[in-house]
Amino acid sequence: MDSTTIKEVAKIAKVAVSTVSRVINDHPDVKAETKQKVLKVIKRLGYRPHSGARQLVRETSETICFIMSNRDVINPFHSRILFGVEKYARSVAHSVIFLEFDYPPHVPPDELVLPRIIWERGAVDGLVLAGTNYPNFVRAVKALGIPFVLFGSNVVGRLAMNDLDSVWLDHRGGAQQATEYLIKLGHKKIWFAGELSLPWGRACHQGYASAMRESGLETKALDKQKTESLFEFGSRCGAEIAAGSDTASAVLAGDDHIALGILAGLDRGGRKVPDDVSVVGFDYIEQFDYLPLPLTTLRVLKEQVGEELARMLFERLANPKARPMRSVIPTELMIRKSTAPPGGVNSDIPLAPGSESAEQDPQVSRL
Amino acid sequence: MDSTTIKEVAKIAKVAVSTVSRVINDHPDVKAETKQKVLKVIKRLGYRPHSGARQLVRETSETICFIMSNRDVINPFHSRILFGVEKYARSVAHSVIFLEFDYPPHVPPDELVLPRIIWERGAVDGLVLAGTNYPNFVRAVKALGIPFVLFGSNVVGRLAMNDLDSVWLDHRGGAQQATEYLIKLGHKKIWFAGELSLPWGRACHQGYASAMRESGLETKALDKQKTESLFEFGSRCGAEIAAGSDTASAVLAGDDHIALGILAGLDRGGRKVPDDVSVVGFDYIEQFDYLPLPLTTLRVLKEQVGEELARMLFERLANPKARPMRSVIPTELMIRKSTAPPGGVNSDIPLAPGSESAEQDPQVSRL
DNA sequence: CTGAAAGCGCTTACAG
DNA sequence: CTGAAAGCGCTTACAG
Repeated sequence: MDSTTIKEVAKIAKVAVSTVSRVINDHPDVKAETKQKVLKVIKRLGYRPHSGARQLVRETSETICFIMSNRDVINPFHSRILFGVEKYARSVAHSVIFLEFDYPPHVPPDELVLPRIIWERGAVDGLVLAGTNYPNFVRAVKALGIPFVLFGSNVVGRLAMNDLDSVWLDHRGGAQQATEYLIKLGHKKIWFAGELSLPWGRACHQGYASAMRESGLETKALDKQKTESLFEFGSRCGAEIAAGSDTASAVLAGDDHIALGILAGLDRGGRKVPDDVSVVGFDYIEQFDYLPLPLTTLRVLKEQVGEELARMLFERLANPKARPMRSVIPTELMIRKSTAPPGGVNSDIPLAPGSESAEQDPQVSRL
Repeated sequence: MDSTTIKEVAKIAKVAVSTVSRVINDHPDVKAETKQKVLKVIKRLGYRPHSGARQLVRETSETICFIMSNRDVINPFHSRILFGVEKYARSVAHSVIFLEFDYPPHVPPDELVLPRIIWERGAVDGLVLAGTNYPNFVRAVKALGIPFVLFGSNVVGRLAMNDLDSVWLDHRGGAQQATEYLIKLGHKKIWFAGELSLPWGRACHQGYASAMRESGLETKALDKQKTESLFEFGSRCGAEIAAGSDTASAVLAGDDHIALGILAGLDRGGRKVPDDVSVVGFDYIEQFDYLPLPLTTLRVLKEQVGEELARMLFERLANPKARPMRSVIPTELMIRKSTAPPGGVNSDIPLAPGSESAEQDPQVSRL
């Protein structure tokens, strides 16, 4: 029905197919008159060039693929990253294929069955690997020879990152900044509650520990079990803090959901926030604005992560031989109502640096 | 580097290209021995067939496109629909291109500049139109002749739906069920708070009004202004209810965010929920589980909407001549803590029908 | 079961 | 500025 080809357009317009091709590709060397004539026929016939034929003959599909690996739960976090990728891709006239891909971590790279769309040649120009990834898949993609950029913060397992393009969230820096802020408020007994078996949990802990060490303070970390939910873990932490005598006056949580659990546990234990205990979350979640007590938290600019992933991929495509790149997206300390000096005095502590900053530029480095 | 073609494989394996083609397409008429020989060469050379060449010569790209139109805010709602679409597409070995597309409502269809990926022929086999759409774009897509399915609930403006494939959320039925539940609890003064200028707001209101009418009760609707946020609107409603003397004992909100605002407004006005006023939301939002008072609300199965959109599209692709289809996805009444009989007595009111049901089948009809 | 050849719908040197 | 021709990498009748 609508399968008009360039040949038919050429015949009806009484020109050669090459002329029609020049017209649809906006080639400058076409007489204005001829161009108008051809355009009219194209419009009349409803001609649309065939995508596959173009891909075959050009070197590009003008499409990239966003792979969300091993998404085990509905994850607004990663969909925001996707939106950022799509936004950037659109700005450079590319399309994004969205693919979920689940795979076991322990299958050797050459035994992984890759999705058709990335296995076939020419369907996509490059890949963004997001979601939770393991080394085997990253190696399999590498073996394919297709350009890709990796969201590094969510890679579980040992993988050499120095020869890869990657974008990271600054969990470490964020946690450090938050801890320094708590210290500046006057807190000494500051605990960390997070998932130390996961890389981003460890990164948070490192930032926390580093800030504590610099101030000569003792660290204490509460570790999440695999079996409990973030909220349950938080509640447990809150209960523990509420019960103890020589207990924390402030906690840094590795996630907003943990922080909410802590609030609940403290509340059940009869402790007030922020008067008795200060709580800081991680990864500002807009929906939690409706909570009675707005959390002090580290805001994560998810769309910026996506845009940076895409930007880096296109830079790689433009420059295949360049050295590997690494980019770190800063977090933003949002000081709200769940933190106060020990004792809950409402003194005029100045905001920590960066807390009022707008979107910051990522820190990009050549490796 | 990795641009091995079928020709090279054929030459090295000492067979014809047609034989290689049969092997990679799992054609049955290949001697096992030959197949093994070819497979070995393919593996050794890292041969991957070219996607564009296949598209050109086959009739399908095995790709569909999910278009999210005019998304003005970060919208977890529509990303969940996308996930459902991708899930179904993957189950039938197709890829999904994710495209955001913003357009003005008043440009005539033939003047809209369509995204390259849907304008080119053969790049995608069909389209899912989600997000907020206006008639002009739907008509432009129709003129393209490419099969598509429309998320009908979010279409703003007058558009004949009878000759289109569409999937709908049962706003009307859900609102009716929720209202009937409130009536059964014993409420008489039940108000509705929603956005009547939008089609889904009107649909909710219709269901509400219909249930009220059947019980001979008077309706009262509070309408959201364009300028206020959902939460602000809700707060205003809550304040109005708290202030009045001849006031509502229950409210049905057209959205969970409105319901939260109502809670806040009532609280500020000194009214207790559910003792003084019952509140029902719409579109269960998981994150709100952490609120002190879990909302009674209508759960919307967003991924199911997506899966149904995709299912319908593939049905259309398999059967281009079939009559237009329409499918309605039911909502699910979740009874929690924000509703009670008037006066707040904790009597043993039975659950409303459907409140405990698992995922229901959509209601599909041929038009 | 296998091969030689035509053809899918474009773009791109190459002539003129 | 325009046209004729080659070629991109596959698949698919058609022969054998």
